[in-house]
Amino acid sequence: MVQRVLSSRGERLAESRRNVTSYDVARHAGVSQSAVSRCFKPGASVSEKMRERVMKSVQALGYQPNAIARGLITRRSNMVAVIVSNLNFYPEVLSQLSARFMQRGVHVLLFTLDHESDVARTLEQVAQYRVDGVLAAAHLTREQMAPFHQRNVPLVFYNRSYRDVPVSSVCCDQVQGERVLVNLLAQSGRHRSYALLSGPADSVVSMQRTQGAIERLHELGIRDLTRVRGDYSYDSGRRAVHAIFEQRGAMTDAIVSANDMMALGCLDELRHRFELDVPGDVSLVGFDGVRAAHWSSFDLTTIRQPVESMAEAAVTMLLERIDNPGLPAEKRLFSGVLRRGATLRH
Amino acid sequence: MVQRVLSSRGERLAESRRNVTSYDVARHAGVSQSAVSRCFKPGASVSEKMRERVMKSVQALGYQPNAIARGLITRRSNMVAVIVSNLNFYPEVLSQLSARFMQRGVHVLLFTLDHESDVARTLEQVAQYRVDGVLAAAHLTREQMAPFHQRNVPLVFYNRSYRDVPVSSVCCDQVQGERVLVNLLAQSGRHRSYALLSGPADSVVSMQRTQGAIERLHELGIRDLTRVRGDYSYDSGRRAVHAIFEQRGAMTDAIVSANDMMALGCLDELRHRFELDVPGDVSLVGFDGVRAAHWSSFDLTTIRQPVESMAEAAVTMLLERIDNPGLPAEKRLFSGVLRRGATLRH
DNA sequence: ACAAGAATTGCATCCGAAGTCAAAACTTTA
DNA sequence: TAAAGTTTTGACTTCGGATGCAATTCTTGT
Repeated sequence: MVQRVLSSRGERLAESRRNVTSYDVARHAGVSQSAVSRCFKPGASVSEKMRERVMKSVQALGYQPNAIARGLITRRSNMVAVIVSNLNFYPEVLSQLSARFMQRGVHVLLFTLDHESDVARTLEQVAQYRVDGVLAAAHLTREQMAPFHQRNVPLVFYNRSYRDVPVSSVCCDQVQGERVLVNLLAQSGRHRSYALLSGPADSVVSMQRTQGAIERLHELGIRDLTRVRGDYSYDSGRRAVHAIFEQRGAMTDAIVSANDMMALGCLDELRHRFELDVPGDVSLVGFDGVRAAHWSSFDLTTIRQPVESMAEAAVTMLLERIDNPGLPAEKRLFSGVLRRGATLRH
Repeated sequence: MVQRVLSSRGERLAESRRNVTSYDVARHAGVSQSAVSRCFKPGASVSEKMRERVMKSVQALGYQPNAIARGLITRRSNMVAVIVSNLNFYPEVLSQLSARFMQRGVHVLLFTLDHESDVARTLEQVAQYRVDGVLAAAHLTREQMAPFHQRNVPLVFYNRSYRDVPVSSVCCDQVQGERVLVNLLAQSGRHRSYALLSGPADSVVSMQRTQGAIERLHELGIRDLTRVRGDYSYDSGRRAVHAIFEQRGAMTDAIVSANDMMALGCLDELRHRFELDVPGDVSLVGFDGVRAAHWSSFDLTTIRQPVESMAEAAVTMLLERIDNPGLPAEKRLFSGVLRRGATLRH
């Protein structure tokens, strides 16, 4: 008896808790479920009278179509996976991507990778959610991309390009950017000893930037370089200065950093620890164009990546390929924009 | 005839393109679909032999369970919505939240809001995706939260607390933090004229911080304050210095900023534009404990929000409430951690 | 070796919306 | 006004996996 009451209460609760479905709306409006469904499909064949009637019931019941159910039948989740390697460096990119996807009615399933995360497991998850496309601002191996190609899930890389793999990407021209910076340093003709500060060993971007710089320096006949490695962080920039000076004494008077964060670390360490003048004693260039590079304490000379254009391009490319799976892979390369700061002697 | 051929080709194509389903695996392994399904449910009743047999077929066919379909039947999407107002201020929070959710097998559907975005439409989308819970680091009105309560979707706020609404939140104690900072300023006994730099008018956090500071200053008998308003950005911090000095000449020798970014803007403007010494001429405190505050160019005195603990708490609270919808709303308040920098005279 | 009990397995149904197709309702034309 | 054409509508099936329950197989004890 008691049990009966409880279970009936339970049922009622469950009933009231259940989300409103298109059937509920249909019953309320005295029409078929198909009719309700059609009212939510733009361009469907529905009379004005029907639409009004259904919408009245929709309002009355607070109906929200279930995107999950829709996704199942249409095989379109309207979600894309955005995979970023590390949020801390470069929040603007994610912010840009997210805003642009949202604006076009596409939802972002966010996946972050760090060194401890299990990439394979993460990609498995991406696959299981049947996202319509993947935007990766992280490094993936060929094997890791393969499943997406097999399943015809469009994949666009942000700032990672794979020379020999036909996969779409949007990149900033790292090599050209570095060449511009090196030219600028060399033009002044005043630097005796260059140091190159690279990023993590596994970063392709860092490799490209460093290679670009070395290449141009070699062309200019400068072969004697100090080379140190950081991890893209401010602190590693500070430490790098010590490493550089240990290798060369205080000879070094030009530092080319693979990104802005490390450059800022260098700058602070040079000024506050070594009490050197930048640009008086040492010239310094970075890469990225992060906000802080513009701050008056730093005023760093750097190459700004055109984040807005790049994000727009990446989003567009991905959505185009979702709508039209036949499109071939495409690599788009944007030039960075030189920002002349005050960290360069001339 | 031609048509026949085409359509059969089309079918074959569609067939090959179709994702592998549990039925395909079942057929391949010569078992029932339920058996396949059970092999993916931890703790289900499956014999070792069956599991092996199924998993062999799973491997052979490259089967990935469809999370969308699963979500439909279980009414659990295993996704939470994370709503952030603006990524640019405070990327660490999102990074922390994302990592912690992922670690627990929960997926993040990201929604970003800015001033131009249509909050109502965004929340509608959140509802349509039937997320299991919502983590909001953005301001929502009571009306905007209501649908989630009605549908029993757990909602946890990050750094927004609603005094009179029984909704869960994880916050940093803004008021207490500001009081600590003001105490510190006052202790030195050397400041004649205080300025308060608040954040955007619609930011509750800014309001709390500013109120906290004013309250304590009043208690200490300091009632004569310059008050200006910024928008949390570095640039608005720079502009604020001009506004302050316009109101008071250069009398002001203590600035309490509602966040670190603006404080850094102030600092740079004071030093480089006004050529004042901080802390010699002016003392300055911020709030947040952003990375840049630690940089040696700034070394800002501030209150660090314990982001790790707060993120952990928020994630835990949300997931607990998803598993156990009966749990009451709870507000957790973390104390900020004073970071003594070198922007305070004593 | 056999009955009773426990562990596995398969059948059938369900989740909630969308699409197909034929029936119904409405228009137009002769 | 009937026939032909057009637009709307609804019944039914589908997407892909989970689950209650009955049927089956495997254990165990005697």
